[in-house]
Amino acid sequence: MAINEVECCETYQTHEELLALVNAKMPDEDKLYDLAELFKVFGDSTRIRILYVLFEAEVCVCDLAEALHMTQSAISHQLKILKQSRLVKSRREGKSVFYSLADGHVRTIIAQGREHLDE
Amino acid sequence: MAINEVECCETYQTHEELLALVNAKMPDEDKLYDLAELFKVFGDSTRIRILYVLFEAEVCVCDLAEALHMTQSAISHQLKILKQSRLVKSRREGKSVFYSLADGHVRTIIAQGREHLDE
DNA sequence: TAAACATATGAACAATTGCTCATATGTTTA
DNA sequence: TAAACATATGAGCAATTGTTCATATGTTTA
Repeated sequence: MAINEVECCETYQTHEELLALVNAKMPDEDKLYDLAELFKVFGDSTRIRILYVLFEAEVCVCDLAEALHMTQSAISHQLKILKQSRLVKSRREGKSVFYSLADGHVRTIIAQGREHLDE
Repeated sequence: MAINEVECCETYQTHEELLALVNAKMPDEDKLYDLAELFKVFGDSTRIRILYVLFEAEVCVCDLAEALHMTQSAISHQLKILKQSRLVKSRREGKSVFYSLADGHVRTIIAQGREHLDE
């Protein structure tokens, strides 16, 4: 009881051990925040659908809007979020802007999510 | 122009191809919704912190609350969400309830998220 | 240069979310 | 059985979020 004055249930023999472990292994506040922000991006079915389209091809904004039956504005707002998280990248070609996946983690993360749901 | 009456930018030679591909590869509405719901669970830093504690040990609610400096109620509400998504499981032992990770996908998903952020 | 096209963006609004507070439920012990 | 302890839960509130609408920015073409 040197470090922690307060105790709760009867597991207190390992309390200090647990708290030390948590302090040692827990990432920084900033890192945890960024991690949560990243997963938040995956936490919307419109953005998931956009990513699924981009799994297949590099696509411009208006084609994405058409394929997903949504307005250009809605898609554009979501693409901005995906780009800020560096999940997609863009390339201008004349009047159009083409979007594609930025890296392979997107596929892995979504694949793991599906595996979890399928088990 | 048999199937789609509306066109947008000049990439329309592949429009029908794209739309067919999207229809073929895109998971069902329900699956997409569940996937987004799952990632929403990862999209909160309190829940991420809970998961990080559970990476190290099976822990009861009051110890989680203490380790994360949060109220028992807040932790309990979040544990309910984690359990509904089958990311954690629980076991009662007397007055206490001990929580632990439900499967390995949690670690993989979070690890991939961190990899993405670190690149 | 003006019009048309493709995309981006700010404001606004409804819907969702995480926490707090009060209290209910479940378990043990005096 | 009553009191104490550990956890769960419903209501309420502030904060966040996804879409729409209007409009701005950027590019091409007549």
